[in-house]
Amino acid sequence: MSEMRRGPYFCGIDAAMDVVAGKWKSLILWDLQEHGTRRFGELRRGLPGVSEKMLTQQLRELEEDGLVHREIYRQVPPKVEYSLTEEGSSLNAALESLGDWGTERIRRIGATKVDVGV
Amino acid sequence: MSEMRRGPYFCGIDAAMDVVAGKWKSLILWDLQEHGTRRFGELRRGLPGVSEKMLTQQLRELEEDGLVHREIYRQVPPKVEYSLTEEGSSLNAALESLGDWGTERIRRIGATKVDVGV
DNA sequence: TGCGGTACCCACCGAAAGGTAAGTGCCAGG
DNA sequence: CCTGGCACTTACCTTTCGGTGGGTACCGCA
Repeated sequence: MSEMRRGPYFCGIDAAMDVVAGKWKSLILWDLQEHGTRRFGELRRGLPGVSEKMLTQQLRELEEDGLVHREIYRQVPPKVEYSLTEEGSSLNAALESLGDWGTERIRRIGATKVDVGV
Repeated sequence: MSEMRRGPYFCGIDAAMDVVAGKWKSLILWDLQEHGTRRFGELRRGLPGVSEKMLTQQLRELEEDGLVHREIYRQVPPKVEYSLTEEGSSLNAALESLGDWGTERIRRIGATKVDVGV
């Protein structure tokens, strides 16, 4: 069930937003960029507050949209590794200036930041 | 009711997305960038499919967040003009690379585009 | 007199997004 | 034997988002 989202779109931003929208998606992309490859549990611990359901759901959608690669190791206990595809990594690059703008804004309005720890 | 959104945020992208999320916001920003200043009705006609309720709502939120300026002319019939603030215009600039990425993606996946006319 | 244009507001409703809590199968460690 | 960790799935519920259709006050035009 559920295919890759395909528009129709008004413009490029519209299409990009469609793919990034979702409470955790940009955060997942970010985490994957920083760590290269991550297991499910690592991602979960890296995104404080995310539920398992939400994390799998968002990961599935990112996978369907071709931004994230999912590698399953047939072992017991299960092991699954997530990483960015080329398209995902180029999206991340395109998000950089937006991230800078957001950081500036946080400073400007004095918003609080969630401490992610390490 | 309803104040400027203030986080807490995980990172800059998070903060930026918070402000741009909403079905019409990036489109409004785009339209305002292209035309400089627009009246309510002009915006409505420029965004095919938007309802009046949605348009006012999104404009109010953009205004609260300091991205859009609202100039009221006390006339009959009423006249209201919307334009980008400096912050709104810098956000638009930060969205450019994301827009390019989206345009590329539309091409790649062969998504259909909504014709906005002129 | 009545209609259309201006820029809205309001109540209501259905759909979609997101949260909570539980269950799954298997194994290692205490 | 019981618990915890792995990577999920499922059912259910609440909250938010967005759409529909009405009303407002005023004026100009026919």
